[in-house]
Amino acid sequence: MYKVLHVDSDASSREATERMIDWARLGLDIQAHASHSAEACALFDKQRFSLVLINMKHSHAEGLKLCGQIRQNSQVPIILLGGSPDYALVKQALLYQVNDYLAEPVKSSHLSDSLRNVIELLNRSEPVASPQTAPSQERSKPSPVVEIVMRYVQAELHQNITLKKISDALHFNCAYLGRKFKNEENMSFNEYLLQQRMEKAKRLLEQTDMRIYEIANEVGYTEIDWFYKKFKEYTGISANEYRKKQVVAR
DNA sequence: TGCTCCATACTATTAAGTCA
DNA sequence: TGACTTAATAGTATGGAGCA
Repeated sequence: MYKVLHVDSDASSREATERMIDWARLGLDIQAHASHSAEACALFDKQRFSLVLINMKHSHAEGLKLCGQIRQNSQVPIILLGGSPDYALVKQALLYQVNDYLAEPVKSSHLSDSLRNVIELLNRSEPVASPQTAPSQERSKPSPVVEIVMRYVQAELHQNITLKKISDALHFNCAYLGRKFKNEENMSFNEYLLQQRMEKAKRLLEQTDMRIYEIANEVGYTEIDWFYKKFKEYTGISANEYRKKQVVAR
């Protein structure tokens, strides 16, 4: 069980968030609550947490301030909830290396996806019995700007994301940012975006009963036709066939 | 090394259609 | 009605060349 610290100044919204998810089923345990950053910091000093969940709905500044305080001496995963889609806020959150930024309204599907990503990360960072990673296979850490791009993609997957929008917001040349991304990640920005979208679509097909057009929407496709085409290109089978195969396999 | 410009290749979007 | 295909077009990303 991974221990979670949940920070939210409003008790009713805290309860609502906690009702959204079957935490135990995900392997998470909400160990402590805090209603403001000072209380959260005090708890953080006393106890070790695997994940910090911060609802910044009532004060964006307070939420970001707490991220900064945590980052001074810890790399614990942080998920921010209830922010606005304002790019300046997202950018600041990403600079604090938050693991996810879920803008209002927070849907349970978004939160559970986000939690699954963090759990995957935590599982990977757990000590393994026989570490086999050869030094030549180790990937160097991406530069801050590439990391911002990747985190933005993960956080805003359901939106219409383009490299142009991101590069404009970061005041980088689009061509330069695209090349820098490819140099560091060994895949183009579009390949990365497609990979993230398709993996999420596969998860939703496997784990939910959502209609295909709803899933297409959820992973950022406004046109279902285009989603069909890309999904088949990526997996080799149509979305429907993929779901049927998963049901048979279960 | 970090960045921009520009031509072109590629991708996303849209519309129109078929099939079950 | 939902799932899926195809083709045309507009917009975007990429890569070569070059500048500071």
